[in-house]
This record gives sequence, C-alpha cells and structure tokens, in this order.
Amino acid sequence: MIPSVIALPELRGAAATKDRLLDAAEALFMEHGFEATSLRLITAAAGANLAAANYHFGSKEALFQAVLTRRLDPMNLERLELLDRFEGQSAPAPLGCDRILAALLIPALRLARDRARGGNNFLRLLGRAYADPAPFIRRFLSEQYAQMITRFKGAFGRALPHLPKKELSWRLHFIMGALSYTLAGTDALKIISELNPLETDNDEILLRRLAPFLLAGLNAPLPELNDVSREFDLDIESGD
Amino acid sequence: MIPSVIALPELRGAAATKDRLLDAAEALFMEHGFEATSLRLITAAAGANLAAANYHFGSKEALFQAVLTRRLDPMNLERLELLDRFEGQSAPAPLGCDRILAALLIPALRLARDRARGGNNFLRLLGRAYADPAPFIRRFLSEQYAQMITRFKGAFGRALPHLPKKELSWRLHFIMGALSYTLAGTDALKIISELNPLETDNDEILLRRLAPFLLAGLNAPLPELNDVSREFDLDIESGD
DNA sequence: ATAGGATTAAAACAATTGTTTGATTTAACG
DNA sequence: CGTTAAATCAAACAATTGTTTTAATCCTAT
Repeated sequence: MIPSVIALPELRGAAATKDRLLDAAEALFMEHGFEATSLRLITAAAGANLAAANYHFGSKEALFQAVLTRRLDPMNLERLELLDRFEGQSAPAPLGCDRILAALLIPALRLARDRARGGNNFLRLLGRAYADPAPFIRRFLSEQYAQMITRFKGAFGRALPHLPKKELSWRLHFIMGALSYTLAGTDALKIISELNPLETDNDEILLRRLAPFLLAGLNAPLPELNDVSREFDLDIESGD
Repeated sequence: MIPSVIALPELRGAAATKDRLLDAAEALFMEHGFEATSLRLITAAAGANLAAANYHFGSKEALFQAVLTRRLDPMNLERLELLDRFEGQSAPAPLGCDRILAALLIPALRLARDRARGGNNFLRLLGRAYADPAPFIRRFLSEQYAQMITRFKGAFGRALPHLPKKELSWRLHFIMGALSYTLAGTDALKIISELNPLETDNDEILLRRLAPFLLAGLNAPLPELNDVSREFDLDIESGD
C-alpha cells in the first residue's frame, strides 16, 4: 500500500500528532462538549504543544469538524453502499422498509461496536452535536447529511407509496430522533430510568429493539387530522 | 390577585428583575447554549447589573436550573394530573396506550404553543439539556423526571401487560427520544431535510403526527432476538 | 422621619480562553 | 554535508469568563 521509494511529505511525526490530537479531541469533546473543552486540555492529553492544534487544524472549530468527519463520512458512505446493495438484491421490486431501515441502522451499530473507532462515545458526541445551536455545527451537519437523507427518503418513498411525502418526512425525522437519542447513550438512559437503569445491553440487541419499534411507526396508519382533533382539543381546553 | 394591604417582602423591583433575568436567560441559553452564554450578555439583555445574576440566583448554574424549573415543573405536574384524570375516567379498566401517550404529549404541546411561556424555544433548550454531559445538568434532569417517568412506566405497563418490562423501558426511551428531538425544533429539522424544509406546521399538527407513530411503535411485535439475528449478522459480516 | 434590610451599582478579582508570534528543533532531499 | 521546509516549542497576546467586594441606593416598617 505505502510506496517504498517516494517519501510522503507529511508522515511519521506529523501525521502521528495529528491523529493523537484527533483522538484526544474526540474523547474530550464527547465528555465535556465543545465549548467546555479547552485546547489546552486536548493538546495536553495528546502529549502535544498547545500551538499544535492551531497549526494542524487552523482553529478549534476546524478541529471539531475534523473529529466529526473522520467517523461520519465513512459511516454515511457505508449506509449508502448498503442501501445500494440491498436495492440490487431486491431486483426490480422496491426494497422493503425493513431492509432500508437496516441500511440506516447497521452502519451506526457497527460504529458503536468498534471501540477502536470511538465506539459508543463518538455517537454520544454526535448526539450532542445534533442539539447544538452553534451555527458552524449546524451548517456542517446539514452538508454532511443532506445527500444521505434524500437518498433514504427516496427509498422509503418507493416502499411506502401510499404515504404522503410530508408525512414521510416527519416520520424520517422521528426515526432520526429516536436513533440519535438512543445512540447518544448511557447518560441519557439514566435520565429516563434512574431507579431501574437499563443494563448496558449489547448495542446490537439495542438496535434489534429499536428496529421493530421504528418499523411499526413507519407503517402506522395515517393520522386523521380531523377526527382525532376533537378528542385532543377537548383534553386541552379542559385544563385551562 | 395581588394583596393590596400586606406588602410581600420581595416584590415589585426585586421580583421584577428576577423575572427579567429568567426571561433573558431562557432566550439566550436557548440560542447559544449554556456554556456559550455569558452572564454579562444575560444581565445586559435583562437591563440589570452584572452582579444581579449572582445576587438573585447564586451562580450561573443555579440560574440555569431556575430557568428549567420554571417551565418543567408545571409541565410535568400537568402530565401527572392528566394521567390521573384519564385513569379516573377509564374506571376500573386499564387506561389505553393512546390516552397515556396523550397525557405525555399534550402538556408538552401546550407549552410549545404558549409563546408567553417560552414556547417552542424553551423546548429547544430542553432538548439541548438532554444531550448535555455537564454533571449538574444530568443530575438535575434525573431528579426532575424520575417520578414522572416511573408513573408513566407503570401506566404503560398495565396497558401492555404482555410486554416485558425491559422492552417497555426501551420503548419509553425511544419515545422520549423522538419527542425531545422533535420538539427541539426548527434547526434540527433543517438538518434532516435541507432541500425540502418541512414547513413549520402548527405544533399541534406536529404532535398529531407524532402520536400515531409512537403508538404504533409501542404496539410493535416483540423483536425476535434470535430469528432476526440471522439476517442481521449476514448483513453485518458481509461488509468487512 | 428614620433605622435597617433588601437591591442595585461600579469596579476589581483571579483565572481561563483561543490564537499568534518568533525562535528552535526535526527531518527529508539534493 | 548543507539547505530548506515542516513541525515543535515556550511565551505572550488580548479578550472574556464567573464571582466577589464595597459602596451607594431604594424601599418598607416602625
């Protein structure tokens, strides 16, 4: 793989500290969040000089984006490849929702499993980023996810032709919510059930629980926005 | 409402700036997050002196908690009251999942609607807090939600006696995820579909869409952790 | 009116932030 | 070897942080 004659300009020491910075930043951003993590903490954990962060990445924000890209790009690529493969297997028939969902969940599951690539912790960082209002984070995530989401929306649309597009967009949104919230992990769990903390099941089993839940949601009957409203309004009004 | 004779010790000026601080803090925390919002920004927006924040609340963290408590306490109380009322109406028969879900969603919906009480923005702040790893935030939310969640878990358990408790805990977790992610709002939406941004539907309609989705998920068939695994493993292995 | 506590105000506190500078070291290549 | 560029380093930058202090007000109750 590596050419033996031509010496790559930046390797050895350089790339090494760059990777160490990414690793340390990932772990610390995950633990304390973006704002609360100082460059001094990161560079110290990476065994590098304070200036190294700005030297290699330009700014703290750029470092954060690099941390996300390193894991996110391969995962979303993997999702698209899986979707392609499944669609190929399904021949001319449209792919079933369960398989589409699998293409969405499996790469996330694999990332969560791979401790060498950040594992659970990275997905927690991602879950945090989802909720972060910082403009540069939102911009970054939008660009990062745009194509993947539209691809999947198309696939789901073909699998659920009866579902209005707007309804589908919402259900996809709900899916991403449940997924990111779930993968965001351990700490969030403890909020929901402090007394009866869920055992940190195998992540695989976790997604095996999540998949049927989401699948059922996707296939839920259309909301009757008129009929149901009567009941809802009643409950709402009676409280004031 | 206000007693005309007895003068409450801290009212008028005092309580006024205290409320102004809460309002300003709520808006700014929502917009920039906890760490990124400085007390100077908050006190300036509230037209108060910098020291006022520490004087009235003791610390920035305490101010943040006060901001959350002001909206969260009434909402969770309302949820419990609604659940009680529904259970009363349902007589000896156990309450249906749809009603339990309604008791969970309606107060959130009402809060999102009430622009005077923070409206959408507060729920976005809450969604942010969910994902925040800061210990004092996690501790606070745990205490805040513990009783409410266990109450609802009990109600759901009676409505779905066939469902193992562990499975129920997970599905409740998924529900809270989809809910908080959804209510966290506008910005998150733009991530999912940048090209085809969802119109900011009426929040009411939003929850009317969310409810059937979650209801179907709750009633989903139990995951067959053995049979399904075959298919899953196949997909996973074939990628490496 | 006046004593006294509650509130506000201006200022300084010590600590930390991301970033930049300029010198020094390291490593590769002719 | 010596040259040149890349990378590391210590130090200082200017700005901002939450909090505390001290004095000046305001308001209420006696």
